[in-house]
Amino acid sequence: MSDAPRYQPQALEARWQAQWTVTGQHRTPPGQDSAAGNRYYALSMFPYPSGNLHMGHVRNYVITDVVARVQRMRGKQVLHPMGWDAFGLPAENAAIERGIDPGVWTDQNIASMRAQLQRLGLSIDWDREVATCHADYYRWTQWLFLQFLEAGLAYQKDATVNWDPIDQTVLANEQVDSEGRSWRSGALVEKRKLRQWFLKITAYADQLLDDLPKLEGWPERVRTMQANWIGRSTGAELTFPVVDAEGHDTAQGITVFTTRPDTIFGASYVVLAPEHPLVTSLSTAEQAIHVEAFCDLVSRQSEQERTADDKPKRGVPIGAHVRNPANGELIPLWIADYVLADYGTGAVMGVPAHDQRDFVFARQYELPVRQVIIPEGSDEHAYEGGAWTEAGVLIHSGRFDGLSSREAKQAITAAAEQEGWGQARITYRLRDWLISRQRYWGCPIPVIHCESCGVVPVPAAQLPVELPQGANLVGKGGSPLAQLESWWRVDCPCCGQPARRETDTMDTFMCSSWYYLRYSDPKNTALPFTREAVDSWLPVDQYVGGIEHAILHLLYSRFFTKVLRDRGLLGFDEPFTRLLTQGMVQGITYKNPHSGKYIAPADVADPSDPRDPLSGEPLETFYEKMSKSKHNGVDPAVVIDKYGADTARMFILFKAPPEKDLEWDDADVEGQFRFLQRLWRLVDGAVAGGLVLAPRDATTRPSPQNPEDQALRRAVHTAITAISEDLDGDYQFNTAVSELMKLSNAMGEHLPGASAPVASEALRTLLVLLAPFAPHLAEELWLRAGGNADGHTSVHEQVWPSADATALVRDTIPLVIQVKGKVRGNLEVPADADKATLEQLALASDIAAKWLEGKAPSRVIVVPGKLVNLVP
RNA sequence: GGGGGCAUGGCGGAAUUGGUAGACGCAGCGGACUUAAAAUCCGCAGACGGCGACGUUGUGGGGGUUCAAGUCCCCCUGCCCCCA
Repeated sequence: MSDAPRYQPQALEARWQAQWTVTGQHRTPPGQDSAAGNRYYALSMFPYPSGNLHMGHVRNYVITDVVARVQRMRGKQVLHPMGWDAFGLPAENAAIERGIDPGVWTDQNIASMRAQLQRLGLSIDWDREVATCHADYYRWTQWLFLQFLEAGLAYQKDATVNWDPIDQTVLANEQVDSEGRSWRSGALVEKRKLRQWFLKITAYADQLLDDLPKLEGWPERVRTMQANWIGRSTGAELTFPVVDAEGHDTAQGITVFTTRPDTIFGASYVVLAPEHPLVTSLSTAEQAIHVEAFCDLVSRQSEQERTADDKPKRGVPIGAHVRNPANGELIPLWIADYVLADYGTGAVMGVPAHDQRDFVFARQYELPVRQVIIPEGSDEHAYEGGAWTEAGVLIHSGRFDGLSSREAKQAITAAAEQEGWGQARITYRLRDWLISRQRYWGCPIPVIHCESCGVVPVPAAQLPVELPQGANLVGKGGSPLAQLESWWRVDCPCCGQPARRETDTMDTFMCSSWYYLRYSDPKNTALPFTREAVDSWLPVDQYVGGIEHAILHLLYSRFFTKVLRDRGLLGFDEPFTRLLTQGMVQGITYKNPHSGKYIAPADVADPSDPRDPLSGEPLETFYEKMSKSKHNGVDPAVVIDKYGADTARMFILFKAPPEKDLEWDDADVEGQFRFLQRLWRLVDGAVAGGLVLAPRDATTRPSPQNPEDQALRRAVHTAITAISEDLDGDYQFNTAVSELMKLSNAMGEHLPGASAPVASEALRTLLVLLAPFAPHLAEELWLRAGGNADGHTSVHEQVWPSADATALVRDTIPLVIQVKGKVRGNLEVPADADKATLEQLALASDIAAKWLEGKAPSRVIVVPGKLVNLVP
């Protein structure tokens, strides 16, 4: 029984966390005296302060922490901050349900989550913490909004929104279920036109799309998702004149957007969105009642219901007709649910033969289907079942017959331009960003509405427009701010007349679209940040977060960056150079397939034969994202209490590559803890045996006679090479940890027989390589091994080692002998043997003799350093 | 329907980018230590055949290119994600 001190992470970790706070080693180096080129900005997506840290957070921040720590050891000046995405509905709901002030509730949650985070040993500079709900932050969100306003990029317009008639509030699209009911009140949501604030992100659509290929450090799929979201389509706007009852052109026309002007000769009807402004005036008296009923019906449908491929398309003719400008034909005008008012022009031409939705629609209402495109190289005029939506060759298209689709698009658009019935046009799927929210717990929009001056920005000196205390939060009756007359009644800053504050608050995505800029200069009271600070730290070198933000947050942030660049506030085009989207953390999940109920793992007696504790029925076992409702969550605090933060960190990094989903497994956590214990014993034993760390810049010369020295040095420098590679480019923390295990295994084997300088180099290297992953244990062992002897008191202030190539050199290597491509054995050969020698050695080997049966091979392939392949 | 991705032992995952498949770990089995257990240490371990040396087979399925394919190409199946 040894009386050596045991590895007890709990006390040890708390001690080092306190010590690091005292020494301030995670503080960002001051800006003035540093070269921008030597800086590194490692950033995690900041959390919503729900009050509970979950494993997804842990994974996110540990990944970023390793990146930050490695960069520091590589000599970079590192910014690694943290903050809180602190506005949002949960705080308001807590206020409604429990009468707690949202600000108090949020601050309590922040305090408790910060404490939980600090137990992970993250090298975060807490001096730069920001919270978007604090006035010293949202003051600058407001200031930036005014920049958008001044640039003409913020505007108000009437928009059709989801209105909950019971709660009297606007709902986001995702808060309305597929039946069109509010997630809160269950009421049928109405479409209402309300005056809302928008940011003109469509003005930057081209830049946001065209700059995507520059983001080489981003996952391809995120870039693809953004490109699809922006959805640029190139086509034409074509105008179909409206005709009167006698068939003569009137002054009015219907302008449609199409990506397929080559199919215009096949247009057999034109469809308007039910919300199209001309619907009412163009409807004939006979049809008016049907039109009105249909519009009413559609107003209750969600966009998804209206446009989904598998939903029936519905519509009614409005009685009027238009003339096809290409062939002069009179065709009917319809309205239909599958045409949306705010995409393109809110009107499309119906070409059933060449558009699947038009085809379905035409079949249903017996509208003519005329084929005008045939597949190239085919004279087949018939088609079966569906629309032919590919490019082809034109027929039934007058003077355009015989042209390819590509040629015809240009020719027809050109003809339209010349004859005045159309023009080339690009449209986007991306819409302008609706930022108004009729909610209390958000950043107030800093404008004042004055009857004589119109929309007046709140003067910068008067910012922030603070959220008032004492708002009546009941979740009903529209914006809480609108009910506080004492708050919104103000004098116009321009004319001094009585005026009204804007009572909407901003979408919280506004607050999170610029927080990464604020970290560069978080205490500035004169500006959101200085140009010097932001340009020296940004763009963010490595951004880490969940894939769920692949579109909105990242697109909005890119938009903000480009706008602020154009305002001269910063000097770069893209905010995030490299992006890592980490996978989910999944918990083991038990479900009773009959009752559909989820069973907590604690209630499953025998995991090898999981059964329902009540009924005894066998359970389904699988891994799913941790969530309360599935009882499959693992509380980080519990894991840290039991094993310590280092074990949790190592496990999370080792268990799966960072982008992949991670299956939480208690047995694997246990295994990781055992590894750290082994390290402890290894170092403890070595130190007890008199080993001390090599001095910082010692050069190690192994005694060539000692094979243990050579083996150990090879292991050490192999580990340096492998781990360094794993931390470059694509992050492969899982294999980096496995290399640490290999090094530890090799040290267990070779340390006893190695000479003191080599053993001591190995020990130093092990601890330095371990430091970013298990910072507390590495620091503790460093101290115990005498690492502070030369005045460098922390392992985290050590320089990342570089491999000594000479340590990797071998005298002989195992040469693989293949016969006809199959491995038949190994041959130990001199490492520097040339091709001819290798061939000779291979042919002379027993293996060759056995498999070639004395015959000479017809061909010999030699790959020096690797193998010889003998082909009979 | 369109776009993208994935498929490797009982499990999580490796594989220098075409060169010994299964590193590292978990679970498992055997042994040492122990009165016993835990912990620890040592060893075995894709599958099939063989006492064994060894042989055959093997990276979802089928074909192809190559001296050589988990890796490249074509087809199929299944799962996941995004957009409809």
